[in-house]
Amino acid sequence: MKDNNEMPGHLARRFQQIAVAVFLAEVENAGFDLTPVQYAALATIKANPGLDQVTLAGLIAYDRTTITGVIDRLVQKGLAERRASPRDRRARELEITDEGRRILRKVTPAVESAQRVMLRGLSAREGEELMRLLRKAIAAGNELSRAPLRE
Amino acid sequence: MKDNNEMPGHLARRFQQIAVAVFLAEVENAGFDLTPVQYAALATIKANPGLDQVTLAGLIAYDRTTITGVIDRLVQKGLAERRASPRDRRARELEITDEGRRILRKVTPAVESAQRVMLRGLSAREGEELMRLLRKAIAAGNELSRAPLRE
DNA sequence: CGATATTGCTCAGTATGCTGATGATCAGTA
DNA sequence: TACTGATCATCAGCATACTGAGCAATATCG
Repeated sequence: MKDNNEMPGHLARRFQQIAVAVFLAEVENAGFDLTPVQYAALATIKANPGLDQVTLAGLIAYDRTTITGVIDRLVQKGLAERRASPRDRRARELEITDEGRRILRKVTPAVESAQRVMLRGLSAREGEELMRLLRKAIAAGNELSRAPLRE
Repeated sequence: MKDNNEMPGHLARRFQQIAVAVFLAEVENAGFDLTPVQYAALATIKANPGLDQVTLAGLIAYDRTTITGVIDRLVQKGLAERRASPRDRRARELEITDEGRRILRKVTPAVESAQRVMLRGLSAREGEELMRLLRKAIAAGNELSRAPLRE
């Protein structure tokens, strides 16, 4: 068997593991309680008011069944609302609440700080290159997961 | 808010998401039912017979509480054994079974194939560079997660 | 128009991952 | 040796993630 350090799968998991830990630490340090998914969902709802859950899932590349629970928790925290769509009675329209907007605004600096911390071992140039390569690999593999990105 | 494509955290999650999907698809395609964690644990047990669970967790950078469940499932599948350590009665010594050895040998080509597929959008050179940058970022962030790598 | 396919959402079930706690045991020291 | 702190494993609880199935509603096509 190859060394773990030669396995992109292992490196991917490890980097993601650190990224999540850094995110949670920075956000908690700023006094908030919001997971990476919850942040991504909330920011996307704010940018696309009234969107339905499937569209939201596609925009951030999450599985639709995962989104159900994430929205549950955002609603429970009073950060988002879920209401029946008047146009399509199957769909739920999502809206951010005022409280959601407030939290989002206040937590964003911590989120951006987290993005820097997770790259702290790299020069600015290397960080850019890492992101470029990740974007390229992701674009090629987009359809390989059950939750591809949908623009 | 920044674009998701500028957020290393988002890119990390997405790449990992694809990597897991590719792993599971390749392994299932080869006729096996083994998750990434289970594979990593089994391979590490084989390479370090008699190791305890904390050491195993450290070698592959998994949380010790996660490993408990992973070993449960490996044992249930008959691929590994957990027995009390004669030297330290707190610890459990882990061993791979003959069946585990057989599965590991047969599934390894699929695992290696998966590593290639998840980099299929990149040239060989870019793949190497991506791994190098991931290793560097990971090394710098090793202590930031609850489950750091321990050699 | 009506049968059929598709879509939006949810649910049950399984497997990671994490936090924090507990019990049993071990190691180091006063 | 008795005490204290550390260590190994597990557990309860929570939050992703995914598979596959089901329900309700919409879209499509003959």
